[in-house]
Amino acid sequence: MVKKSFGDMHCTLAQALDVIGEWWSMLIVRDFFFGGGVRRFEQLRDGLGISRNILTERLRTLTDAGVIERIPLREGGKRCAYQLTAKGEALMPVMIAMMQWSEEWQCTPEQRFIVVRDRETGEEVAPLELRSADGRAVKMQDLFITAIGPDGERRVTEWPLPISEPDAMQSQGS
Amino acid sequence: MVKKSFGDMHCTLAQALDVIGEWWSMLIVRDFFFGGGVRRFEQLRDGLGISRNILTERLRTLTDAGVIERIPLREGGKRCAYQLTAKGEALMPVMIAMMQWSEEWQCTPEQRFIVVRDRETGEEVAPLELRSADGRAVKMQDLFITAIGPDGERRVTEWPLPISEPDAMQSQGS
DNA sequence: GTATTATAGTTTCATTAAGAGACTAGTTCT
DNA sequence: AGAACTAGTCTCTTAATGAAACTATAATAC
Repeated sequence: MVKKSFGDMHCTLAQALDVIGEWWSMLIVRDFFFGGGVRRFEQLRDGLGISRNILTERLRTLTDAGVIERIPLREGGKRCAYQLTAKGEALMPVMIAMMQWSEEWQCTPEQRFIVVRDRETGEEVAPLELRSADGRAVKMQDLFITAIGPDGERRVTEWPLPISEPDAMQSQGS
Repeated sequence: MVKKSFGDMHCTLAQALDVIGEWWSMLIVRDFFFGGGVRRFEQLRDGLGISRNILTERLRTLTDAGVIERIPLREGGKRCAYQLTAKGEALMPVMIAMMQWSEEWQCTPEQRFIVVRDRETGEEVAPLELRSADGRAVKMQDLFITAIGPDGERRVTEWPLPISEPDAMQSQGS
């Protein structure tokens, strides 16, 4: 078994998971948002209850991927802070999508720990919505998925696929 | 060490990760979307290259969490298909947020594998945008985060936190 | 009806990752 | 200088992962 990775999969989701899909990674990112984009080693450790060796490893992975960067507090010094890069800040929608899904489908309101608010109004941000290129809100039923293979792009499926005909399922490659 | 879990953390993100944060889980969900919401055991295994025992375990976790459900193909039969529930379909924005982040920040266009399109126009869905409650698009800089503790809600941080004063960082609890 | 194949797993075993806690080199404070 | 803190590393134990073999049932072929 080599290093656990989806890196060689031909899929942008797999590539994303290779960076943020490991155990602890998204919680570390959350703690950065929580701290205004800047955290230090012990701060992360205390806040998350993660063990030092795992934290070390995750910080290295995130740094290598360019999600955070190491910032020495004194030049030449060993002590440092870690700071979200633009790439790391761009994970905000991912985090919010997860939290909103969780809030809607499996958590009670009391389990909420952080809330993201608009500075201008103080209101919480709106639920993320899928939109078409021309700005209409779209639902699952308004979408279809295409797959890109060596032979170009081809439509794969529409929903909902009726489950009534088991034979029809045999023919679907993956 | 008990079963690896964030379940007892007081945080909706941790609760979400407890269900979809394990290795393979989101890729399994992707494969369901790819298959129109319906997949069978061997189909998932072949498509992902996951080993059977891990697939069995992930399907159980996802079923227990209500993300997918088991549908017998014949009544009383052992063979079944798995189908996304409404809770599972609601993961679409999470998946799209991850893919869009990956496409923008770390993948080449050639690494794309699936594309989600609007049925009406055939155009790809728009990038997810954070919006305020009254519908304005907002950026990171327009937001602040509050934390909910036993003592109610309190503002935590605004960005960007200047890194110039190391002493200022000592006072931030987490 | 019987043989064959496919399906949806389970079991076993080897390898890798995670977690707890002790330890450490360099920094900062007193 | 001495004490305390920071950001790790090291060691050891336990848990998760993966490959491959095995199994019970269901569907299909003969």
